[in-house]
Amino acid sequence: MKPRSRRSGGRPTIADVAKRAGVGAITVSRALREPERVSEDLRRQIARVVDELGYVPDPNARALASARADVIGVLVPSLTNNVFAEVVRGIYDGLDDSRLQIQLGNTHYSGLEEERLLRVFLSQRPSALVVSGIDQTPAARKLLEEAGCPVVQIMEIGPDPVDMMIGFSHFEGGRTVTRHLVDAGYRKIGFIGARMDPRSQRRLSGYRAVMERAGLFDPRLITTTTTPSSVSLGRELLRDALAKVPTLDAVFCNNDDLALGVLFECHRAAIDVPGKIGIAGFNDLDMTGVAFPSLTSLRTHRYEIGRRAISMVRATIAGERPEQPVVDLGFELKQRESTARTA
Amino acid sequence: MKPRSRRSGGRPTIADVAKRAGVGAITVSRALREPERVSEDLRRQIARVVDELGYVPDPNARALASARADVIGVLVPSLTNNVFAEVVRGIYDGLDDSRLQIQLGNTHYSGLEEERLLRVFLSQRPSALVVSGIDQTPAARKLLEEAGCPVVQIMEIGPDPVDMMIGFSHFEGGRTVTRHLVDAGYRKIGFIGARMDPRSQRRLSGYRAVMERAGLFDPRLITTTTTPSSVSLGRELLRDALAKVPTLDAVFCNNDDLALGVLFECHRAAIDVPGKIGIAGFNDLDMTGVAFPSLTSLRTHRYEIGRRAISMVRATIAGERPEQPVVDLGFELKQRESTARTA
DNA sequence: GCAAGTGATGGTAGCGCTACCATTGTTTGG
DNA sequence: CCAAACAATGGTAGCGCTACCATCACTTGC
Repeated sequence: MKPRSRRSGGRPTIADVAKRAGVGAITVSRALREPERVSEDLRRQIARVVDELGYVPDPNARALASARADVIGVLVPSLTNNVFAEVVRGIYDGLDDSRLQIQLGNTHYSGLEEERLLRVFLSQRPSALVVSGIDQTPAARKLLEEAGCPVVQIMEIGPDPVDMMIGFSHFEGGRTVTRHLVDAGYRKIGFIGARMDPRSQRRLSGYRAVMERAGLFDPRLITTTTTPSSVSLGRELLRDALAKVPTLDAVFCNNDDLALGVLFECHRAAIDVPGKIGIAGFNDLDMTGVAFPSLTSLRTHRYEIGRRAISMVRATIAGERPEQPVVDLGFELKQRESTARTA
Repeated sequence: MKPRSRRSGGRPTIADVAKRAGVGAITVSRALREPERVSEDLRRQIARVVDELGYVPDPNARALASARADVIGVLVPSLTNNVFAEVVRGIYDGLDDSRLQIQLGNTHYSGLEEERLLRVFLSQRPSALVVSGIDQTPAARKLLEEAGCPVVQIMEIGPDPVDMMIGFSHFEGGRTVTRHLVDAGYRKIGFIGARMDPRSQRRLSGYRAVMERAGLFDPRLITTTTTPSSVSLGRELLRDALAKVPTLDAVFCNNDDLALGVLFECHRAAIDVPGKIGIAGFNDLDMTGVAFPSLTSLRTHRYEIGRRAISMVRATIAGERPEQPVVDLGFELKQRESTARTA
């Protein structure tokens, strides 16, 4: 760790490059940002000097001068949740070699924390903002509307986008899984949910809509908690559910971690799956297909959501307003052994 | 999305606050950064005006003027790997309400990508750098040594820290798990590994050291691939391993995802666990304790690593050089049903 | 043949903040 | 009582870059 003088520690500046290349500083700046506006000759010349000197532009100076940082603020509710981890991976992959940077914030499923982080991010004048879900606080929504940059709401779609949106309907997802269970012949279909953030709530609504329509609804079939989701919690919730309704014959798990916990508990208690109890998960993580018996789940396109959110942002920044500001990526039901009743 | 003029879009600046509070700009700056150097009176006065105006300092201007951004660059090899997701969570939690920001980079297990990201990060003059592992390329190592800021290498410890280090010995981890399997009475103990990054390699070395010492080593017991790890891969690798050595009686899985895949494959092939085959994992994710049979694993303190890495950085920035520049957080063997042979 | 346009380049003036030094009043030690 | 130290505050001069406007050579169209 060696000290650094105020004067940039000897790092070359744009002026150094300009002098050495025998051009004005502004031409160097342009050659780097809008090469097509600089003649072939100078461009090559400048590129050579940049290489020789190892010049790297200072992003802070750039941001200060242009009142715009090459940063995309991204807010997700969790980093350990595998689903969001994949969204974030898609986001990073979507950058390619653009000079954009990601500023990641973890809201911990709190609207107020989202609001706070939004203010922090906005102080940097980001090039774009990506937020999760559609349930921002009114203040957060106002901040987004006045952000002065493209905004993408991800993971979910709804009627009233701030700007752009990409995701799918959790209500429809919940309906699809539940309908599958009903069609498979299950009747006492429980719902098991952890965290119960707004998206989980809408899956539950989908479940309820189908169950009521089929005349199968019973509030005692629903077992939820606001505790964060985990595999071990799945086990506990199944126990609770069975204690309430011993005749339970299927469970729709709010996510695959819970489903895995339920599956293990069934093994442990020697409950036959899918004969005695059917199990369906949500998201379709890698393990669902490998589990024994393999787990039915609803595949969601989370990596794609991240990736395309960044595409939309980049298109907007480049001035091409995307034709579709709201993109529904849908989902795909993966029927597997855990709901294949041999009845 | 409304346009923004060059002049800050009307956002209040430090000069606005200074004028309104009837003090010099520099005093406002100090009141915000080193409150103890400003008198009680003025401090309160300034705080009031800051509130009234909704003043938020511009981090870019601050970084430019002070040649130091309040940013910690963090480089991890993967974001979807649950282990690193927890490290990252620990890192974010370690920030508390310091004004530091995290700049996250994903190296995808590539030394060259790490080098590239390091250069990008350094162009911002970060307050600190956190990198994963101890196997930087020579060029990356040089960049770290000349970074002019605190550097923490995480997840692993080794003999030659760039600056600070926090983690544990993967070699010892590998030894501990293998010794446990030998002690439990297993003899044909296979090693199953995916990705095989340097840390996995050292776990394998630990395995090999114990096996050779016990006179049990056989290269055919080792089944690895450079493919990224996943649950489904665990299943495939177990099949491969059994094809090579049908008498295999235990497997040490490089991580818990693989162990879960192995467990499911055993279920599917009706192989008794732990009677016919013992299974041990690595990292001790939440599901290991819930699995049926529950999985033996080696608990690693990854959240703690992230959290304490940031503590060390903050202490260093505050001028208190931590007494211990290299911290070994160790690990903890969790013996469970999957290796409890009833011989 | 000339006004108007176009393309390439450069000079100037900041962006909003803090490092550095200067200034003022107040305390301290001998 | 006075030099020296200190504590609190402020002025000035940038940090490295780009927006804005100007300049200059060349077209181009009529």
